[in-house]
Amino acid sequence: MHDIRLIRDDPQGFDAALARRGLEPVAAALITLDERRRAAQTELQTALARRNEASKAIGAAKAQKREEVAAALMAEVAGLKETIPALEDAAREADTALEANLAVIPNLPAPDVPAGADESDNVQLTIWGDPREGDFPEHPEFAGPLGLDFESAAAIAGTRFAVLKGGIARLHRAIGQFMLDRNVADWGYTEVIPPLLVRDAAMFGTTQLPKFAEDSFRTTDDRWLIPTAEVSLTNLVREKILDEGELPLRFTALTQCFRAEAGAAGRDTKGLIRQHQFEKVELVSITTPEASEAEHERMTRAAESILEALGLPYRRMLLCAGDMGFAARKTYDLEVWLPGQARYREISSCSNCGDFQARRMNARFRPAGGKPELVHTLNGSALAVGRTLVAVLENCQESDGSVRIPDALRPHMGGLEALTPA
RNA sequence: GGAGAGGUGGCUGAGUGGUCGAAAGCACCGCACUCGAAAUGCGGCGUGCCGGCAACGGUACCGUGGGUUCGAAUCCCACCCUCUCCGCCA
Repeated sequence: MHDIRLIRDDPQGFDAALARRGLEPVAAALITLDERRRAAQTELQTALARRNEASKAIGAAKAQKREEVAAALMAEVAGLKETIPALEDAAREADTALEANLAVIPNLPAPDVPAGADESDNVQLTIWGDPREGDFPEHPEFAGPLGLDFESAAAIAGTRFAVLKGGIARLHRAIGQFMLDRNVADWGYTEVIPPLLVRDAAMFGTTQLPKFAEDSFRTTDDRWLIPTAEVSLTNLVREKILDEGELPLRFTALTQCFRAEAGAAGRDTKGLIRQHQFEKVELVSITTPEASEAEHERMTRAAESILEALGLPYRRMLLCAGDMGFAARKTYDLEVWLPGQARYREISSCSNCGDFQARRMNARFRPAGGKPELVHTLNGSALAVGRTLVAVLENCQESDGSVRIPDALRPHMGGLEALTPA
């Protein structure tokens, strides 16, 4: 959510920044709404003030037993009572209209975010590891005997679900545990087990609502299944005023994530890449405005360190303005090499949201001796567990059909060195 | 699911129809005292909007939305949320 005052101060700058996302100018329309809102509010307040003034005078007149004066004032207030409800309605409607319009405008890209319309304009910043070249199968083609079962899942739940059994289930679990442990031990994140079902307000806070309702699952009691732990973890600070000394807050969680994938028909229909239900280890940081850029780099390094520990080749992409998510002002994607697809695929996305989510959540901190200010929020995956499993399967498959378990995971696998087909 | 209690400023917590944007304490900020600190004293200390260069002034806001009333933090209704006890349950 944007601060209308900032838009008012610099409408051209606002529109110019939105244009980098490929959006039409909106500042003029918003300012018109805001002027309407303020005019309505002022008009209402003037009427209320007059009513209050008269009411006090009535009290005074009655105390002095001047009943005829009181009666005249009461008549005047009776007239005001007929106009005030309409003024209240107008003020509320103007307020709602401005809010509704602001709520669907995405965050502005940071100045160092490159121009561009889609992922083809993203910029590769770094690359790590040696991708294995050659003709390698994709994981659905060889992981069945290792315990990956899409047919059973389809019978039980439909498409975009998977059943993992035996060694591959254990490997999946090991990956999640490993990543969670690293985030806590090496990077100082606090482990959290958050709710997976959340309220509208939480979804609004992290911007899944109102614009992207169709991407998530709704429960029968009007909650939402979280599409990412970012929702639960970031909302941990909603409506709070933190002490500056508490910051940064760093949270990590291993959770199930649920996505409707409404607009993804036909994309990634094979394999584990795009599921309705998947596990992800999430990182969320809450910082002061001054600290968020450095925190963004640190968070991204935390995610990269996991890929490096697993020996998975990857590259860091700086997303262009047109490819960033709604709430982000700057995003790094980490893309892991998948030999089966012979290309890099997203496995982590680390975003600095600035105060965009904080304003929606009213999440603030108090600088030493100062007034409360909005915090900055950041979130990133470290990493998507299912996609990491895919990467391990495809990068570590041996010619005999077995999959070598990366050294870092072996302590979580009881020392097992490889998965072998049943 | 049943019964009850409650939602007031950063926190605790007074306040049951007008003089309440709201006592008091804590926290915080400034000043005084001090070599310095503590303690103490004095003052300040919420947010939106409008006006003003500013100082400041005005106005609204006491969970949310309705209602009663000339006038609502205070009375009534609905909703949301929290807590306690009982029941059920991993």
